[in-house]
Amino acid sequence: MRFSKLLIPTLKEAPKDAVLPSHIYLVRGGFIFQVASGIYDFLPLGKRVLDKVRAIVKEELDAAGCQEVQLGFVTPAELWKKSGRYEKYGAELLRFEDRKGNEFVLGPTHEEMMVELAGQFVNSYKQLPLNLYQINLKFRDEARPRFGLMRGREFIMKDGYSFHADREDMVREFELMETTYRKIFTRMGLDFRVVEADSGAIGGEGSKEFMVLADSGEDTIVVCDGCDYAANIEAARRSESEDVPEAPEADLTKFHTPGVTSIEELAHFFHVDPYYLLKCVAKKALYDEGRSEIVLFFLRGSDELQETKAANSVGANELEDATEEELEAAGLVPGYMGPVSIMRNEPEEGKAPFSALVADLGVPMIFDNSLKGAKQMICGANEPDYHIVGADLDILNEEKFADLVQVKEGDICAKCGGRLSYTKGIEVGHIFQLGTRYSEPLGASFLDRDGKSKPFVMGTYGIGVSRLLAAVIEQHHDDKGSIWPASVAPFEAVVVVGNVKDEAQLSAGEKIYEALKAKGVDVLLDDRPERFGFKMKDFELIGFPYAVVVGKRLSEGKVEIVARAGLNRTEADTEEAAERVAKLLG
RNA sequence: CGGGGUGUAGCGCAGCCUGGUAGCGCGCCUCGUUCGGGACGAGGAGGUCGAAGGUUCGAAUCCUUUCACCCCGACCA
Repeated sequence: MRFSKLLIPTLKEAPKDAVLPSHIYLVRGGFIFQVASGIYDFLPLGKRVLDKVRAIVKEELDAAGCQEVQLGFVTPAELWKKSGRYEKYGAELLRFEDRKGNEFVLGPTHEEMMVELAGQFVNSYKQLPLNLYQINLKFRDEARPRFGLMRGREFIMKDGYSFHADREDMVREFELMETTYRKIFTRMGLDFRVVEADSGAIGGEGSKEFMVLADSGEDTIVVCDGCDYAANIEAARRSESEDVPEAPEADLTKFHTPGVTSIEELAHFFHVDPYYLLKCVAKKALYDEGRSEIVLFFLRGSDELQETKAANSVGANELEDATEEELEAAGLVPGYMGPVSIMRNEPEEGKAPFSALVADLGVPMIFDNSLKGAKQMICGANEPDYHIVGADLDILNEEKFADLVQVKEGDICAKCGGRLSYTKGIEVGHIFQLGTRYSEPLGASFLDRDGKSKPFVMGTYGIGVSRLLAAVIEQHHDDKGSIWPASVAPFEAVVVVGNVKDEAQLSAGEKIYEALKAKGVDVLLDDRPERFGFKMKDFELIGFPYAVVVGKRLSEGKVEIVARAGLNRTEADTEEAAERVAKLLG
């Protein structure tokens, strides 16, 4: 291709609303153009990169035995009503009617459609397993699209769904997909981590995310410095620390603590490490059909609540902060809520004056695992200005315990004992063990060996294809522009003719260009009547892996080969330039 | 959805406070000079000032409403 004929509208100035390098360089480099919030046109260069990313995804998936299909982007609302997600999916689901008044949605994901498809044509265990995927548009009416291709409303996703006769086979496929995804992202030159993830409302037992490490990532991930453990903060686990602070010593009793409501104030008031304070986080849990209830989550004062874990522990769709009014309406005392009430004992020799009971607050109480058998805790007394000290929580045996804590930096790795720390990641892939979550309600089943009808056991696997363009640049750029890995570069090399009016330069450039093409290199000829510096700036901005510069030393039979990464330049004889570049590209 | 900000030429911006013929830089078109790091000169094209309503002799400018876009947060199978 010739640069002079291609629509590559590079810009000198950054668009004012772009903040991330990937967004800035995709726009400045003439890859994409914003049409509306979260909706972008792909210009020729952007389309080329997109196609290369798609090709890699397709190649690896096909090699793993998956089959590509393409489902309708516009999907009947009826299917969504059948799965129960029509209402549940919320405002992100774009709904509309056709001229006859039939209801449709723009597909934000395609579980329903794909299950329907499999249910239609797969009747026997002999047809299993089956892994179908598509690389297709998705539309989610995001509350806040941002960062260019990073979080669009319209975007391209590869979504795959596998169907199995039993759980074992599904887990086998899940692992196959993990290795396949690793290959895909490695080929794109990405530095990524596979992290344990929250399975969330989609359900299932296993879920892993593929995170491209980048400061601009929207997800916080927890990594271990001692082993390969990595998890999304929403799912990260830790080991209980062994060096616990010294425990206070107090007999069980009620204590006057006027106006002391925060953990910080309490720690100061009692001169006690927050580890021995019982933190109560009150939330309003929201369920299907608008149902909601107040739930109290208890954890150590030294810990923070992880909301996703908390929501999962009660099966809620989401949690909201409970207001003081709502707490009072539920008969609770904000600032002084505790799971324990105390009772005065009959005076008796050798017996403590009080004993503890589980308080009956009339709302669900969930306890973090670290509170199992906790001793000498200080907690709210469920009346204004009083706390209970010296509470031993072994009376809570019958209560519900769950993992509620948000792992902190410096916590101990549950796998190897190393130290955990935070890093940021961009989610480019997510694989789930789905089970029968969709096949059951949608009535998608097959006849098993024993002649009985069973719902498919499913897995689902996603890759954010258009988001990958942004992720690659986030990891591969400098202050001049993008630096594309050859595997996804819009062109693998550009031949820059220093001065097209110099016929010798132009014809030498064309010769090298033809030679590169003959060697199978995806090459662009920059034959624009621009000055040298202008063209070099564009090369750096767009970020082709290599440039062959035909210029002033042509008379001595020399051209330059410039590597975009590092901008190192080497001289080459005109005749051997193509060969050298082809070799560099492998 | 809460908080903040911005809408003036393809892009980046000034003008608005204090109402009076819509400007600058880049880009674009023509000609000439230049030609290894985003050249220079001359000439030119291009704008319902986001939209609607109001105040006024007169509105980019003041008032009201509305829409769009961006940032922080909430949210994000």
